[in-house]
Amino acid sequence: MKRHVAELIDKIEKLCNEGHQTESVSVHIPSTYEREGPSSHTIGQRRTRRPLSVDEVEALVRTVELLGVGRGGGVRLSYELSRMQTTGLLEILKDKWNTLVHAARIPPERRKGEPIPQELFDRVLTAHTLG
DNA sequence: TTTAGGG
DNA sequence: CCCTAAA
Repeated sequence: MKRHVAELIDKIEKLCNEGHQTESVSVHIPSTYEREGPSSHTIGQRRTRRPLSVDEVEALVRTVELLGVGRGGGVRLSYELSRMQTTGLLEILKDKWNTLVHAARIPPERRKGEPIPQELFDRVLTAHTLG
């Protein structure tokens, strides 16, 4: 796992564990959307397909494990931290999580997870922004 | 406009 | 990836 990902996980864990001290979380999750790589290709007349990078998947999985999915969950956080502006990546991350869940045969009960309090989510993002 | 799921 | 009912 890349350093910045481990760094992100570590900081989020602290925040989750009531580490109220406003620690700065400054981690940039590279998004391949920022670079039209060779791995990208067009599907018919549709948009360019862009496989998620290993880092993106790792960040997605870890954040979802820690924050759950759905509103203010890991999917959203992964998205926000990737600094994307369109809804494109969010959809991709959501779909990726779904495929991972099926591939891992995760029981339905554990797919949802508890959405984190908006307060915590905001704190994580704020820390990131200020960092 | 964003969320959440099916297509 | 796309489409879209609901919120």
